This record gives sequence, C-alpha cells and structure tokens, in this order.
Amino acid sequence: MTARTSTESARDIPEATVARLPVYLRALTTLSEAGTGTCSSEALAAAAGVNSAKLRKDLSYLGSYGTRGVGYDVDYLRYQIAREIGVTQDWPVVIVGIGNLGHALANYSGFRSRGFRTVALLDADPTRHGEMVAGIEVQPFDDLESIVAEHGVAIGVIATPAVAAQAVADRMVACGITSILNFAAGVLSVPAGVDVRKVDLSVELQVLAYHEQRKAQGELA
Amino acid sequence: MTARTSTESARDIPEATVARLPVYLRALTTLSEAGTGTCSSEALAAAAGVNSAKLRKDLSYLGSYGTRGVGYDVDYLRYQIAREIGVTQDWPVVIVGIGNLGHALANYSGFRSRGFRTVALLDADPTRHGEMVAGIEVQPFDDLESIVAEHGVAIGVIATPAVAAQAVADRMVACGITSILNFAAGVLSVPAGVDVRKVDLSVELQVLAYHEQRKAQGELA
DNA sequence: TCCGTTTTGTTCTCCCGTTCACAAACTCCT
DNA sequence: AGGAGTTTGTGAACGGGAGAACAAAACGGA
Ligand SMILES: NC(=O)c1ccc[n+]([C@@H]2O[C@H](COP(=O)([O-])OP(=O)(O)OC[C@H]3O[C@@H](n4cnc5c(N)ncnc54)[C@H](O)[C@@H]3O)[C@@H](O)[C@H]2O)c1
Ligand SMILES: NC(=O)c1ccc[n+]([C@@H]2O[C@H](COP(=O)([O-])OP(=O)(O)OC[C@H]3O[C@@H](n4cnc5c(N)ncnc54)[C@H](O)[C@@H]3O)[C@@H](O)[C@H]2O)c1
Repeated sequence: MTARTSTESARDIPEATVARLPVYLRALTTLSEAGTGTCSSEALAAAAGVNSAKLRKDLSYLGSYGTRGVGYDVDYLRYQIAREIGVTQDWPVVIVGIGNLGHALANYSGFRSRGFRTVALLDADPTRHGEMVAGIEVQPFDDLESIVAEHGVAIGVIATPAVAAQAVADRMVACGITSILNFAAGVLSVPAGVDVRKVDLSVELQVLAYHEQRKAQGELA
Repeated sequence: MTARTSTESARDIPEATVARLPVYLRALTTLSEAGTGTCSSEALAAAAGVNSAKLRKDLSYLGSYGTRGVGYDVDYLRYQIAREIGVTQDWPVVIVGIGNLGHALANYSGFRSRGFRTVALLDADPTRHGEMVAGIEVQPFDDLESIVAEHGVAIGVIATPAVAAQAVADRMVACGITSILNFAAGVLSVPAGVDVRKVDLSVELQVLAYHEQRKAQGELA
C-alpha cells in the first residue's frame, strides 16, 4: 500500500540520477584517495564516464554544493552524496542461496566497504550448514525470520536457482524485507512498496551478442 | 572508427527493445517447455513482466510474426527472436580473472545453454594456472592472443580487480575482441566500435539503500 | 456468406531524460 | 577596484521510450 503520505519527504530525485549517484560517489572516493581536494564538473564527469552537463544537473537535485569558478570540494560533495544515498549508515544484508554465486558475493569485500554488512548466509541444503564462508557460518533458511527480526534487516539478496526464487522472495517479504536484489532468472512478483532489482548476466551477454552480430553483418558490405 | 557504411544492415532496433528481447526469449522458452504452443501478447507480457502494448511494439520491430485474433506461435517466435539476437549461433567467450567471481561465472551453466561457450579461463596469477574449473584449465593471461585468434573470440569477460581492468581491456581490444562484459568497478575506456557493458553490484545495492532510506523517512511522518 | 469476437500492429500523445547554451557567481590578476 | 577568465546551476529545446487507443486482420459460428 505504502500510503504515500503528504509530507513525502524533501524533493524527489529522478531514477536515472539515483542510479548514477553511486558512480559519482566511487569516482569521488578515487579522487579523494589520490589527494585531490577540489575538482570541476568536467573532471568528475570524465572520471565517472558521463557528460559534464548531465553530472551538473544530477548534482543540482541534491542542492548547490559547488562553487562557481572553482568546482566542487571532493570530500564535502562525497559526504553529501553518501548521505543522500543513505550509505553513511550501515545496512544489514542477508544472502540466500550459498552456491557458486553466493560464495562469491559473501567473499566480496566491496560490499562491506560501501556500507553493507552481511549478517547472515542462508541455504536450504542441510549439507551446507555450518560451513564457514568469509568468516560467517551458513545457516538454515528457516532461520530467516529470527535473523531479520534480530538485526532489523531490510535488504535481501537472492542467489538461489530460479525455481526457488519466488518462494524465497515471499518469505522475505512476509518477515519484513522491503528491498531485494535478485540474481535468479525470471520475474519476481512482490507487493507494492517492495523494491526489486534484478541482475541478469545472460541478458548482458545477449545484448553484446546482438551488437556483435550487427557488426559482423556490416563487414560483408 | 567503425565507418558506419551506407548499407548499415536492415532496420535498427531501439536499445531499450534490444535489452528486453532476451527476457522475452526466456519467457518463451519457459512456455515452450510447459508445452504451450500459442500465446497472446497479454500472456507473454505477463510472463516477461512487462506491459502488453510495449511487448507488441517491441516485436513489431522484428516483423509481423503474430496472427491477429490468435496470438504468437511460441516456437516460431522464439526462433525469430533468437535469430535476431544472434544466439542461434555459438559465441566463444574468454573469462579473465578467475577469483571468487570468475569461478562462479565459469561454473554457471546458464551461459552455455544460451549460446555462449567458455573457451578459456585466464589469470595472471601463476599459482592458479593448471587448476581445473568446470572442466576447463586455468591458463596464463599471456595466452590471450593465441586463444582469441584460434577460436575467433569476439566477447570477453573481465572479473579482475579494478586496478587491472583497464590493462586487460586494452589487451583484449588489441587482439580483436570487440565486446566486453566488465564486473570490475570504474570506467573502462575503449575505442569506438567496441561495446562495453558493466555490471556493478554495489550500485544496485546502493540504489536499493536510497529507496529504503526514503521509505524509512516517510514512516516518521 | 456474414457478423461478432479476439488479438495484433500501429498511430498518437505524453513524459522522462539528455544535451545545449547561457546568465549568474566566483577567483585572480592588474 | 575593475575586468578577464572560469565554472556552476538551470531554462529551454530535443529525442526516445511508454502507454492508451484503435483500425485492420483473422477466426468461428450461424
Ligand atoms: N553462478 C553464476 O555466475 C551465475 C550467473 C548468473 C546468474 N546466476 C543465477 O544465480 C543463481 C545461483 O546460481 P549458482 O550458480 O550459485 O547456483 P548453485 O546451484 O551453485 O547455488 C544455489 C544454492 O541455492 C540453494 N538453494 C536452493 N533452493 C533454495 C531455497 N529454497 N532456499 C534457500 N536456498 C536454496 C542451494 O542449496 C544452492 O546452495 C541461479 O539462479 C543462477 O541462474 C548465477
Ligand atoms: N566477488 C563478487 O561477488 C564481486 C561482486 C561485485 C564485483 N566484483 C568485482 O569483480 C572483480 C573480481 O572480484 P573477485 O571477488 O573475483 O576478486 P578476486 O581477487 O577473488 O579475483 C581476481 C582474480 O583476478 C586475477 N588477476 C589480477 N590481476 C590480473 C590481471 N592483470 N590479469 C589477469 N588476471 C588478473 C587474480 O589473480 C585473481 O585470481 C573485482 O573487480 C570486484 O570488484 C566482485
């Protein structure tokens, strides 16, 4: 239902912009680590791989954090974007399905360093229980409810086979998870108010194949 | 350069549509396996998780493969989409960087079944050489050129740390690879004519966090 | 053969996102 | 203090994609 109340918080930022903010954040972190104190929209845009006009417009949705004639203070802007995205706080995450992909995700250090803390690894297969992955013990999927309640988990990752994905999503939603990152193929149906993002590597490769095929066709002209 | 010659092949399909064709393809495969011979745009759209008008418009770019009053022949449409995307043929692929993620990718059966054949696993770390992953031996990264030449590889996957990604991409491009799927963070710069698609899991999680934060804010109203 | 029903293919309109272009604002130099 | 040079923030034009709506086409039954 999500009743979209009147206060509806501050301004709302276009989806396309939201998807780019993390990219800017990473570029700023790189610049900061390189010792850069200030940068122009042109320089930051180059580092992020976008058009500078687009970058400025994106940043303008957050407020006026730059100085005309000078540019942006790297650390200040970085903090503002991090705050806007919500990665100044720590987000507890559960990963369900500790197979090939689940192992890789659990071992990935990039999540922790960006404000996401894996609080549990869950799998339905009893033979996997007790295994330690990246310092965390694999637990039964049935522990989901208690873990979510205990840690206040809002974000869940699904790395199970496609056939199990909908059932896993249903359980997640039922116990209060409102954001899901799904690696399984197929469409997940969830109630309004729950966000789902899907990562589908096959689609990516197939899009590449399409363009590749067109290049090949063009060559015999 | 890619000189975009005059013939420029048939009609060109909007990018947004190209990205959805693989989704339709998967939905059709599922329907076919379930024994469905014919389906309406409404039914297929539901299976693919999109609007039916959008689906029909997408399909109209390929041609008129439906029958008014009846719908689409599942297997026929499936073949037409597969042909358009280019997955009726077999695409040889190399994966570079056989760490956490590289292992998961190599073990993933979904690629093979969709027309992508992993012909080599490459890593710069000598201690990994000789290891068998999914029936393929990990080879030195320096074998890249000979493997690409031998198998006519056009698509490369980068699963190395971010610092190595640009160098790997350069080597790939130099030996004739024209499509890259990149899992490493940061921006790859490649010459015109080379397609790069990037998968960034941190970005996905951060977008979820943004919306999650907004939901939380709304609640205290 | 003719009419009602179903469903496609396409046209039209609207909206979101991208990009251009420029005034406003700030710095630095003289 | 003033002018030249920079760079931001934004108004406006533009392009592409999403969805509604409908005419054209096929089918089935009488
Ligand atoms: N491996 C990859 O590189 C890759 C790439 C793209 C997509 N995917 C997708 O990601 C998913 C996982 O892939 P994978 O290669 O890790 O598969 P996998 O078979 O190695 O792992 C799946 C895990 O999920 C567990 N599981 C099964 N049903 C479950 C349930 N109901 N509840 C909890 N856990 C359950 C299994 O025990 C297993 O450990 C698949 O849907 C796959 O299509 C994987
Ligand atoms: N593991 C994940 O779930 C995950 C998630 C998101 C993004 N990523 C990204 O994917 C990439 C790989 O992640 P990972 O966890 O597998 O890292 P990893 O360190 O486990 O593996 C990297 C592999 O690349 C090899 N390598 C390093 N330099 C190389 C070079 N120049 N040429 C060839 N091979 C080289 C290393 O020997 C190692 O085997 C990283 O950029 C990471 O940020 C990983």
